[in-house]
Amino acid sequence: MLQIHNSLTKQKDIFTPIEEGKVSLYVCGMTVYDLCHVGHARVMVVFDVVTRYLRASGYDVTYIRNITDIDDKIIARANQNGESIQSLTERFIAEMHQDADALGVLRPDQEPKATESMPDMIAMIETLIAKGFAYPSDNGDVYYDVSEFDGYGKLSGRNIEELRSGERVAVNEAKNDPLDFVLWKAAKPEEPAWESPWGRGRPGWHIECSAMSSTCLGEQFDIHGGGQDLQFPHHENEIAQSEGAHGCQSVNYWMHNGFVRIDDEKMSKSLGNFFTVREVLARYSPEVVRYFILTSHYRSPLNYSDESLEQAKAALTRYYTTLRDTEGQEGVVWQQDTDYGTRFRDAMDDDFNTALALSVMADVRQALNKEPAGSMQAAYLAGLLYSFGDVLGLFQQNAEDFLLGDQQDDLAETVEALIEARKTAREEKDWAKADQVRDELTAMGIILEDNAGKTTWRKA
RNA sequence: GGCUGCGUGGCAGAGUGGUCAUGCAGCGGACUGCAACUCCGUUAACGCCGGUUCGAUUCCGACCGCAGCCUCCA
Repeated sequence: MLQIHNSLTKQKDIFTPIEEGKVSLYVCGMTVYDLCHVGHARVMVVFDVVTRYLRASGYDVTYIRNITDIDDKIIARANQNGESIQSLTERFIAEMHQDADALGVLRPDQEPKATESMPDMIAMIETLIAKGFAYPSDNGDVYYDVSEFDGYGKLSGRNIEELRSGERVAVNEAKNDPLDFVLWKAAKPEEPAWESPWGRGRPGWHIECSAMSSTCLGEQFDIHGGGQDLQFPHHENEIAQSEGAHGCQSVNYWMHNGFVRIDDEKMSKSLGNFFTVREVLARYSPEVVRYFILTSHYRSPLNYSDESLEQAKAALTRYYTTLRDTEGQEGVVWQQDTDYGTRFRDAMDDDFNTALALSVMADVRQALNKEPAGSMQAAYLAGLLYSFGDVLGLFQQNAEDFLLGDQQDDLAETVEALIEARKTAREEKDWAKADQVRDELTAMGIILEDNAGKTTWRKA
């Protein structure tokens, strides 16, 4: 039975979908003004695995991940670059897709954009004003009146008084209360703007997600995900908006993933201590990055370091080394395996404990290595590994391709020729020559493996 | 300052009131011409101080340390 740690209740809750057999999932996506970094990769991979696992568990999942394509940073960046907002956002949406695809992240069912959801947002703001949760101000902005919403603070575990005492923002004269947040911003002359009942302007960030999630999934849906940093104020505000407008609980399960850190400090754009997905993929193959992300529980912090990536690479290499030698049996489904399959399910059912699930996979690998090559059981276990891999997004590539890496032109030919030369030397028992050839290959970053009279190679 | 959460072996990282995590690395052995791969064996941990308990790394409390949020942020 699946249990999910719910940020709203601050405990693991048994997952019961609104509609039997179906799951509606909404995740806050990227603001597209720059390349994705490893922190973004974590969100994408984590919720990709959540989606894959829910589907593997028999649920019909509708997965929505929005795109914020209008916002202060986007406007600033476009101006800075001297390019149009649309050109900037289209460019970075394409880059984001490239990164996501590279990481094996399946596309969400829908990726609604803020700029294409204006009527929904405006309608929602009108409803909020009509119900007394929001007020237009003299300067053309519209604000949410936090004091009108009783549950404000229930997600982030704060109350309004605490928030006031911790207030660090300069008071904005247009607001009735410093805690009130903007739903609609009046446009400055040079800024892009949309027509609204309150004049030309653009939406605040928080209203986007409330409008897009309810448009795509309805007034109530099952799971809402995002990074921990969005819990307050973004998700708190989303609750205030959605529940204020609809008068019912909007989300049943809130999931927040932990941060990626560098040297025990949060990786973020504002701190400038980030690696882009592009940079990391230049050094490590995508599944190594996925494996690294899945080695820790999604709610724990994940410290990024070369050593961790190297460890992930070493671990994944062992799997692929095993899989290279064994053809997986077709049609093996882990759900039908009463030993490893059950343990895997138990791990994943426990709030998506991927670290524990990986240890089950390690046991399968070891069992497989003990089986005689070519045996039925070996083929079965290999098939089982592939089946687990489909849930975690691992073993999606050919073992040979993973182990040999990206081929440079005629590298393979050169290597094969040297292996042949070494083979000859070995047959002549000219060990010095054989070792010299191997050293040469080692210097090229090639590791040899002599197995069953056959020599295979891989990249270091 | 307020609110969350965390502190596990050399590293990464699960988990549990009393008996096994797992991976990387290390050590010993098998295999190998030697290696690599693989297998077998093996070392080693639960921040500190109290309390509850027959027994606590696991529960409770204090303390120390760290991180996140309170402002844009995945």
